[in-house]
Amino acid sequence: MTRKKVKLAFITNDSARKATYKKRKKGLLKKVSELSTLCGVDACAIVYSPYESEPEVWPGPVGVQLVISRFKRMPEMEQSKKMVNQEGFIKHRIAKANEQLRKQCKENREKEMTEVMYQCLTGRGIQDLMMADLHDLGWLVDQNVKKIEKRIEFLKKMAPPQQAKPPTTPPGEPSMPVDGIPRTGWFNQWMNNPGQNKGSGSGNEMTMKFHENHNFMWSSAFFP
Amino acid sequence: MTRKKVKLAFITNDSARKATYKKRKKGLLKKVSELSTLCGVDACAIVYSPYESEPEVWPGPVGVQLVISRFKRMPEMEQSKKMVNQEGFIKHRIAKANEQLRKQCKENREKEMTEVMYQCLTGRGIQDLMMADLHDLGWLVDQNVKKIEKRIEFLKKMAPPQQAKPPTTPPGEPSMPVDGIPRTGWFNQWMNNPGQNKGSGSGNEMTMKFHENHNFMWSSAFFP
DNA sequence: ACATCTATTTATAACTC
DNA sequence: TGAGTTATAAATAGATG
Repeated sequence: MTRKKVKLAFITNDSARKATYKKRKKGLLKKVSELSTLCGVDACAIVYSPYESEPEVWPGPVGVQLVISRFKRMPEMEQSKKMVNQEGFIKHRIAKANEQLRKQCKENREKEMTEVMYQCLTGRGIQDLMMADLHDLGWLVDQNVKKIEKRIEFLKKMAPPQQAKPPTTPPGEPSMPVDGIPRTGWFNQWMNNPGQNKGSGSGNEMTMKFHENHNFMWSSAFFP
Repeated sequence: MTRKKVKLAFITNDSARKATYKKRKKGLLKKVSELSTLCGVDACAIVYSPYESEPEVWPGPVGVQLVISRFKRMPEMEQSKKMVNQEGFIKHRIAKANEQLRKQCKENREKEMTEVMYQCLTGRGIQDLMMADLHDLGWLVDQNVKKIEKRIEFLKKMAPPQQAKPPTTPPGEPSMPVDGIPRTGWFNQWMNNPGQNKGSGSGNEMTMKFHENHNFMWSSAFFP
């Protein structure tokens, strides 16, 4: 788990597997001993490797015997209860992994569309985008506009209008002058009335570039 | 182990211990399963906690039984061999910790003396330093001088002398103009002949400040 | 094969809700 | 209490000697 995220599967390369085995066995035994010390519980670990004739154990054979005998003394019924526990453990892990997958996909998609958006700002056409892409792009643009508006509101409160000092732009956020022109929901508004050109000359560079430079054609073919 | 490096000892706070137990048990079982998967070995872990009536195990009671029976089948003699293994494990860890301790002490000492050195450069006297401190301080100064010389050599090679462009100083290293005056081992030289003032007017700011501002008295009382 | 180093991932202590 | 978050320590994959 470093230098590269390792795939959780049998390592086919023999020497790599052995190296990993040694490192991880050491780490594992350390973990058992720590758990035992920190929480004052009885615990043991047994590992059979093809590299040693005897199993490698913690906390030594005697301790292992003690823990084992305690385990063996349990009725079968109770023992199998833990089987569920084990299954639950795996299930939980699967559920969690799925959750992560979902999040990651969403994040990827957002990054993808951000890339597309920036390309649009530097001359890319959007004729070849599919409906789904256009939809997400629109959403993304609106998100950005919302951010900008928030920022504008913030700056208005900070700096009284007559002062009009140039704001410092925090890194990572798009910069925009505080010109006091409201743009609330422009994208959605425009979606609903694509033909209605306000002609206000407000000069929002981002949005102007967005539909001036290209054959902009979100027609009824796309929005029936 | 985070937010704070935790001391490896029984956690007295009950709720903290339980929280730690849950987290670490989970981590431990994950580790066993990973080791088993990645390296294709049989392994098991058993943990008895006061928090559950049954032991928590990996890889489920049946798997544990298998591993245990394999372990039990071994003759006593061979089992106890692993006892040594366990001892060796601990011994190795102790040796390693000692090694780390030594390194850390050295590092600490160096930082300490670096601090003193900088204090000297901004007006601190050295009358109250002990022999050992003075010795180490001297060593440190020499190290720095050596670094500076290396840098000078490097810059000489990079920039031909007639060009004399001002060098960019890498962060963390003391800055010094490339004036071509050799200073090899000045500290040791001077140690051997403290009275011999070269009077070259070379203007090494660091060293000048070092013995001009204070009652500099490394006499024969200190160097017999 | 083994120890060491470094970049990165993983585990997790303390915090928050 | 327990689940989720964050900052930091620990584990470790891959490289190197």
